[in-house]
Amino acid sequence: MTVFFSKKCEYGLQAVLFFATRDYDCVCPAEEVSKKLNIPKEFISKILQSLTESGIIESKKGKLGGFKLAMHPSKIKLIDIVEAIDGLESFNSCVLGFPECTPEKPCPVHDQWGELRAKALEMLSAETIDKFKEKTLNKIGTI
Amino acid sequence: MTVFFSKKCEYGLQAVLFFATRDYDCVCPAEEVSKKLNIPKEFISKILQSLTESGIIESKKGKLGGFKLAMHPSKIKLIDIVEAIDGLESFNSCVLGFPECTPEKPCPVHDQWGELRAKALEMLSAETIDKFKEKTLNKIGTI
DNA sequence: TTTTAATCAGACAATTTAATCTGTTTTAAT
DNA sequence: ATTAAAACAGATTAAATTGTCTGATTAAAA
Repeated sequence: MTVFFSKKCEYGLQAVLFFATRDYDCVCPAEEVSKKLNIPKEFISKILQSLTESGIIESKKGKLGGFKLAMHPSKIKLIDIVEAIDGLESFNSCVLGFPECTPEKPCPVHDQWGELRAKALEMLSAETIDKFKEKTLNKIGTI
Repeated sequence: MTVFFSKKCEYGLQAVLFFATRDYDCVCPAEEVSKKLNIPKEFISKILQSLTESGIIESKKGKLGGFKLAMHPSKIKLIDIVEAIDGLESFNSCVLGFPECTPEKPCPVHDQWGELRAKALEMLSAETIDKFKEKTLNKIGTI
């Protein structure tokens, strides 16, 4: 099992963070993303295609083609990528799997989990991905 | 996708919380758990069997058989059930899916997520399941 | 002693998610 | 023009998770 996001979403987040470390105008083919991040090429291709549809990244076809961010990294937040791939449903579902977990019909840990969920959402929404550039470079350097 | 636990684990947590609301010595057949919590009978049976192996609940075979907690609810914490079913790996894995996410080779959100993870662990370890009795009864009453 | 209702065991099926394969289209370099 | 390298599209496979079925064993009630 993954921690909180699907594998698709994990890879999508990694890739977008990776793009944010690169020159904004330079396109990067899926093959390179695959190699740098150790993600199966065909799989990351699909994910990048779907992020292109979502408008988070742009693609250039043909030889010397590839992908780049569709906007400046200071305009993109982690939650945007999560929303595009996994959606926001898990931020609104019961952590114990009970149906209709609402303030009126709360599950036994409704309040405590609600706090955590809010903090998670806050973390993913707080900073734009340009803020992660240094940390991402350090991490990718060690893979 | 589930929020944080597998479906097995969600159901296991629900079931154990349910047992904690009942008379400690009274056994409850899987069929009843299934009906009360709207969980497929054969599926919850398997989960209860595995929790029996883990020593969290006990089973009584034959007619008038069923399941009960193996110890008093004041001895059981949510994290015990999580550990028995999903394991604790997700509390030690990178939320972005990067390999070897450690303080030495941290991912871009290592520190922020670490805090959340610690809080989640705290929540699951803080209180024993007898403390959830009232809230569980209220929730199950509305299913 | 027979019946009934339960756990238990193991195989099986369905669904979802992850990953791969095959081929087409696009575009720049040759 | 031809070739090469890329995105793109859709089908297929593989693996993991979720859920079901069949039958054996157990133990209390009838």
